[in-house]
Amino acid sequence: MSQTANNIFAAVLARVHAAVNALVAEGALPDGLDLSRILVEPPREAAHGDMAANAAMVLAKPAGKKPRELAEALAAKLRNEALIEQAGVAGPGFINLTLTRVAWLDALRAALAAGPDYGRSDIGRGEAVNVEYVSANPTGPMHVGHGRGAVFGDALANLLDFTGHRVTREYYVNDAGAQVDVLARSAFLRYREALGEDIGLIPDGLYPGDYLKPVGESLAQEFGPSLKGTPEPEWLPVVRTRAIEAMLAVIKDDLAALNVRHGLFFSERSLADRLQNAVEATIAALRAKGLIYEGRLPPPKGQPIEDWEDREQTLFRATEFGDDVDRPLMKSDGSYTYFASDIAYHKSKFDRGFRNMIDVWGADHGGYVKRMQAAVKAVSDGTAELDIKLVQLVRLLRGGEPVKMSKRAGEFVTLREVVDEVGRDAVRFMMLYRKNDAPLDFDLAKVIEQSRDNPVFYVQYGHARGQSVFRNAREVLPELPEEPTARADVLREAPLDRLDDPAELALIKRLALYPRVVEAAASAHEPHRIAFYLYELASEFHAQYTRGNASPHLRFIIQNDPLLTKARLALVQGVVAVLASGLALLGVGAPEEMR
RNA sequence: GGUCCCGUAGCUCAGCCGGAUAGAGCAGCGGUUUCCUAAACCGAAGGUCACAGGUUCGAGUCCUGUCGGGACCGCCA
Repeated sequence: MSQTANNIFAAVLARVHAAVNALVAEGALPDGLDLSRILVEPPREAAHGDMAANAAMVLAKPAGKKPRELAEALAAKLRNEALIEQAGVAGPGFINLTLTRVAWLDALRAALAAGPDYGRSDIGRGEAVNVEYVSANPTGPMHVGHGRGAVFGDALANLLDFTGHRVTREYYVNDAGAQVDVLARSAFLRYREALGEDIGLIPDGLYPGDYLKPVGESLAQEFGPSLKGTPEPEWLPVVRTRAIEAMLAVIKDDLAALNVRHGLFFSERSLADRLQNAVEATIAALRAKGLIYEGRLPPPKGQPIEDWEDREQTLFRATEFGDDVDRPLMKSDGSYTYFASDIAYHKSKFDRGFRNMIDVWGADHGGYVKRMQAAVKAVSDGTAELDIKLVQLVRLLRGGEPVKMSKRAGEFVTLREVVDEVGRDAVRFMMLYRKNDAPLDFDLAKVIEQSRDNPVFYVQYGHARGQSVFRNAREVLPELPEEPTARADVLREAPLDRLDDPAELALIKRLALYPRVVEAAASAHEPHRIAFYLYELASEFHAQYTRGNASPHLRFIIQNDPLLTKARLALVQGVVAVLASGLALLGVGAPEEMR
């Protein structure tokens, strides 16, 4: 599918480029102008027409022309285009374009022809992108904050896939650090408990959650009392492996409940084990580039650190790449820092061919962004791009009141509890109905409310309502197929010129915006734009539906006029298809009916 | 002390790689409506885009600084 058949804005932009090239051919403009900054966008003011082009203002300086004169010359060319009804010059040199009614009706027809591919784009040009998200430590069930990152990453991956990228969805399993040893000790305690021992309170520093009890029980079943008498170095690796496995299973289950998928679970431990110690190799490679040295760091300012010892350590020259200080790679006990293995991990992404990487992190890791980006620049010699999306914290509310979570470790509301209570669709939509870097209030009472206040319901209801219209339309158009593609094919033949209500035309224009929104959301890595667009589309659709109450001649189904009905159903089909497409990008269901 | 994020209507938030007179929902105000699937619709009002400079044809958007809120701050993950 070519872009311009799919995207009327791209089609008009192509005409603007043609007009510029025509002026170049005539000698009125110099050759070699940069056209990339030319945009065709919907103007804020409807009075300015359907689209506005900034070409004259962008080209005026390099061409040595006055913007308004250039705009006039371009407008004259554009007036000859079949798509374009009017082309005027306004303000500092905008070219305001009004498209013909036929052009808009054709856009709807093209959308119906594209079916589920409407909005698909090839801006990614098949490029490989690695999206890493969730990457929660395998030490317990996921909490709500993890859920936001999970949904964000999953939707972003969907978007990139839809826009022509080759997407790998990845989860980095931190199964090598000290925290999984803590997990093992915690599980060992539960193991002793399962054998009948009274373990009392879980000591500070260990994971107290009940979710480890089943791990203890299965250890007791597998080993009986045989582990009890052995020293820690003997049982720990065994218990650790079992516990990590069990926690990963819990996490995968939580992710499945949210409909979040990954293509690859990448084990940190495998960097040391299977890849011939990739961490060492990575450090050696950086050392060869002169980016590693032994040196001292100044103590951090502000809060003094109790046990600060000024010592010489192995440092990465992060400052060479825009970080504030150089970063240590070895702990005082001689083992690698988390950062060191994270460099190796990102190098492995690079080695696997990724020049585009996206990491989705919680906002509490914000202090880590610069050094990671510095590391990616270093291992890739500046050829790879790492975008790090921070998702802000989620505040759980119920009816406006914060949900009480005990400070005592272990008592928190898990993601799973929230999903089970309000449903996967509500969780996903609400978490995407906010920019990733804005904090999110998640109200458990509100998201199950059936009202306009609740965008999840409102958008899903838009889809269900459209489906309901089709069910009711059988009386007037009994031959209309139920299967969406077949139905769209039939409706594409409808006499669309019967759509003459201004609101109907406005809806068509809204539908024509969809491919543009998809591209913008994908290239900005901002899935929330899809959610907002869907809300607006649903709102406009509901409004038109409701107008039919007071003005029966505006209803979609007109008993004695099958042709008009067919034309209006074509519009409904467009709305339903785009709602379904957008909801699918967000990973939210598009229901046939609301219950 | 430093780094990062945020500051837009009474509230919750959008604002599309800088674009024309800054938008939506809710609440409040005025009116309409009891319906093809209902949980409504129309209209008016509401703003020093935190503040001060700068960049340019043009700044809510980019840069610098200040103020306010949040997160983080050798080796933890």
